Amino acid sequence: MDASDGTSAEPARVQARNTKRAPRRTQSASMADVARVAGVSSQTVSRVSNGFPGVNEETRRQVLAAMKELGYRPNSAARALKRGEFRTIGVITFGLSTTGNVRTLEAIATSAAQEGYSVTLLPVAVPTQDEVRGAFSRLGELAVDAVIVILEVHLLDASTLSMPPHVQVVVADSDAGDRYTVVDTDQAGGTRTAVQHLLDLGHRTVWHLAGPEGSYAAQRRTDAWRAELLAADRTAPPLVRGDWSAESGYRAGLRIAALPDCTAVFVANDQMALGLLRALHERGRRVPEDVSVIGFDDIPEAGSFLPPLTTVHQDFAEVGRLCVEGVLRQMRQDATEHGTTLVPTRLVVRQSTAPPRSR
Amino acid sequence: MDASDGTSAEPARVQARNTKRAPRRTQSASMADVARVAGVSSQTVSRVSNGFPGVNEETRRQVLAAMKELGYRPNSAARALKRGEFRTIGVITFGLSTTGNVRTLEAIATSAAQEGYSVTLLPVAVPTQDEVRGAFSRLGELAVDAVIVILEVHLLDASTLSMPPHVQVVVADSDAGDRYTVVDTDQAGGTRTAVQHLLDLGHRTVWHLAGPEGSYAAQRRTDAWRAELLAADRTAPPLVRGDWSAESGYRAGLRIAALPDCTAVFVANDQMALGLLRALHERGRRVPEDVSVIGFDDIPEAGSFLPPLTTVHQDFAEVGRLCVEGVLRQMRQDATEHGTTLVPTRLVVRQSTAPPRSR
DNA sequence: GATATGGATGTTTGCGTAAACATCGGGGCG
DNA sequence: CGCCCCGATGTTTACGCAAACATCCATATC
Repeated sequence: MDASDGTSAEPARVQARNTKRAPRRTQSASMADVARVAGVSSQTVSRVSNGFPGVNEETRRQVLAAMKELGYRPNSAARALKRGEFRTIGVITFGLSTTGNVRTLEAIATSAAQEGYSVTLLPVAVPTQDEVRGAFSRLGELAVDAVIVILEVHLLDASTLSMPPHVQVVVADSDAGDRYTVVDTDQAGGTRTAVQHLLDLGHRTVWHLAGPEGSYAAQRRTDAWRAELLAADRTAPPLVRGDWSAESGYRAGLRIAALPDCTAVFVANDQMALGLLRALHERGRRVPEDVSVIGFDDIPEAGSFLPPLTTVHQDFAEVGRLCVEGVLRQMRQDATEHGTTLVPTRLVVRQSTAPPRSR
Repeated sequence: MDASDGTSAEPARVQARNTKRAPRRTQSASMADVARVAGVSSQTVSRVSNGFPGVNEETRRQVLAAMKELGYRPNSAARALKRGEFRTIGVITFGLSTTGNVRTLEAIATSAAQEGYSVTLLPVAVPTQDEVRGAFSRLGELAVDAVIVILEVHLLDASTLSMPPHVQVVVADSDAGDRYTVVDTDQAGGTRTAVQHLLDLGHRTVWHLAGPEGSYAAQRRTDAWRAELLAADRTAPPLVRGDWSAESGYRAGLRIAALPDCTAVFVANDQMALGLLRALHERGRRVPEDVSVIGFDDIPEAGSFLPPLTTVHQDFAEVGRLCVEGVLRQMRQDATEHGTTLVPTRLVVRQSTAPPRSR
């Protein structure tokens, strides 16, 4: 009604802007602003911004100059809305307390960045069904195109988990291979090499300090340990359990130290091995002379334990990389063929294992 | 111009939809879809979705039912576009290799979640100026309202870093207090209690195994160590440097073990202390009888070292929490009053420190 | 010289949401 | 009885971007 005075439509629009939006216009420049400064249409700005062809070199330069002058940054919300994708991967994980989770997460972030994706963290406070379900449902309104779940616990009951449609999932460290794409360390293989290493050294049998119940990784290492002993025709000693922490390893170690016929222990992770070493030391049982100890993970500190720990090296970086790769592949070819990818391990022999004392 | 045949505007619109968008319509339901099913306008759906008042209870129930039926999830991109905020905090960090960074990150994620914010990870591959600058510039087109920087290195040269306007910054572990809001552990205070503890035990002086050059935290611990010795009128022995890793602690430890008059070492972090313990053990120097060792961080494993490590406990959770709090406060009251908040430490005395042998 | 060709650029439109404004019926009050 | 007000709901519009389509002009071709 009052725009009639304008000679062209443009000034009127500017007018309207200034009238109302001035206070909020302090934000950042939009494509339209850049277009105005560069003297082109916003579409041309868009083309330059996305590196599309069909823009004259001279024009492109002008647009770039205008962008720089205004400090233009594409608005990712608008972009996401238009394109229908966020270029973001969500990672659901329970705590960042375990080395493995963190290292995997790190690799995921790095790989994702290389592919132009960013990573949004979805921490689950307590690993209960409800919490996990909560994380998944929050997910729905989150700006993510895909999700990677790093949850080793037995809580992925798919029946109760509602995944937002069209959000691809890859699971690290689980056994949901029939429903999701799973990437995991070759737990069984790693365990085999560990147990075999000890048997090869001449130990009659191998004890096992296991991880907590309810953990897939712990479960699988325990199963493989038992199977391997069985295959070698040895008797599996009773299971000793910890909760992954060094402290729990120490407590378990005090019990193990009291067993005179225990000469070799396969520990489900390096932290517990650290605690075990301490307990054995305190009780005067020498490692590796009296007892051989082998860990799992190969955390950076393992080489500095007393004595340096023989352990099974996990390639977390590769696991993370494969998770990202899997998720992206699924997104691109909407193919929902699940399956499990196993990442091989490597035995790192240091000084905590040796042949048993001949008696 | 051709919508005139419709009795009302609605059918025409539905028509248009079906014509074109059918293939892609597999996505998820929009507010309009919910509105149609519930027999209300999309605005009413919006009101329900945002928990606004002024909606009849009966209507609300119908809308909620429709939402459930269609599995409706608000589109966060559209929401962000409209509202002008993403409800997301970006975290720039160099690697997740150090315990401190990880624990801080975890606390940030948790605190942020409580405030309804999510956290996007921005890993910096190599801590070079260029890399950091790159991360910051990528940031511009990222969907974040604020940024928390966890970068202990001397790379925050503000002059070369262009922060997108209206993105608030909080820095953990730095000295940029004049330009940014900084939250950090009280490095100096922690160092003081550590050095004081050793002096109180009767040690003549305290050696220092420092972190890498270029690290703010290392720098400050070193400075405080020297200052504290000076204040107590002791001579500061030559500095020994590591790079935070256990391995570097071991190498430095071999040199320290060769110093007969060294009775007490303040190590800049627990990992290096682990390596030092190993070196001392190998060289037959007993801890704490011959040499007292004190660490910094109090990583979960510190209590399981041989011997259990006396160390300075850092409250990473609090640091993370304060970072989020600071960032949110800045966002809300656009106040740009900077300053540094120090989180106190706590000395945890275990078994790696003792009075020097009287000779 | 008329017509096709194609590169460079502009215009229109809609993504899903929510603010701003419009409408509509009924109850209170002069 | 008529007016106003208010609660409940609907309609319009713009957020910033980019796909689809439209336009324009210069050069090549017959």
